[in-house]
Amino acid sequence: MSLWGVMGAGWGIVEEGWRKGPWTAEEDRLLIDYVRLHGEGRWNSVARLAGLKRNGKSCRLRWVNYLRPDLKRGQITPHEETIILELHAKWGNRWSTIARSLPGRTDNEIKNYWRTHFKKKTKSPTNNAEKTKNRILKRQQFQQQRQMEYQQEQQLLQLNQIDMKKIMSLLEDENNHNNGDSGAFYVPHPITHSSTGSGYESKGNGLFPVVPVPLPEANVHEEYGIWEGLWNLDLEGQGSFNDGACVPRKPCFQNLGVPFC
DNA sequence: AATTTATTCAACCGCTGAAAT
DNA sequence: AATTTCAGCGGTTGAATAAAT
Repeated sequence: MSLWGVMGAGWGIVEEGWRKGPWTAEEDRLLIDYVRLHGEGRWNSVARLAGLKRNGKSCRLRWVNYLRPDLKRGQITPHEETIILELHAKWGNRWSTIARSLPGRTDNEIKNYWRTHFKKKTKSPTNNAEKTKNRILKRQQFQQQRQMEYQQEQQLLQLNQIDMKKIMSLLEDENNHNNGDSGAFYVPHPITHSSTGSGYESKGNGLFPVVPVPLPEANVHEEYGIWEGLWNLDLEGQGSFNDGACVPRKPCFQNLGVPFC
């Protein structure tokens, strides 16, 4: 049975003057026109002003979840999945709060995604949720390891700087002794890595390693380019994730008349 | 090829808190 | 201060679709 056939059999019925069920392209167009003219809000006026037989709640939901032009369509990316899991672990079922951290995603979408992908599967040890959690765990371990490496590097650098100071003071003494002689002594070359991409940055007299110290909240997004590759190593058989944009998993006939996406 | 089962997701419902009257 | 209206949230439902048998 087609969607349109269903509408006559319960969906799309008129109850107390309000239409219910799937939205038609024409209704979408009316709602879009309404928002274009009047802006978002005052949803209870929509029926009167836009000629829609939908209640305010239904109009708001349709706009927020499907018609807003800033919506991101297509599958949830592994990056978004990680964020969802992290934030759900932090905030629980506060979907709207979680959605605020995922631009273009709606609370409804996130809620549906979480329920279908993680809720039931939390019992099984070999599921996506578990895999994602493992990815997060690996990531944390990797960050800790990197932090330790950085600290060790810093310590070495400090030691080197102390040694260098000693050498320099010795050389200065020597120089003073020779009273500006031809300078036939050896002066060690400073590190000459270029600051771009070398991991070192020139600061004052020396070169200091530029190691991004993991800041839990701030750098999650920037570093994902690297992490995405790493964390997906165990996501076998999930295909490519090139569909962050407008690639619906299946055709949505209700939205055919919608000028977005 | 037909049937059953599982998954996905759009849309609804009830509830709550804030704002308006 | 009390009541009403509105907007937003989270939970749930049920139809469409995909996958398995």
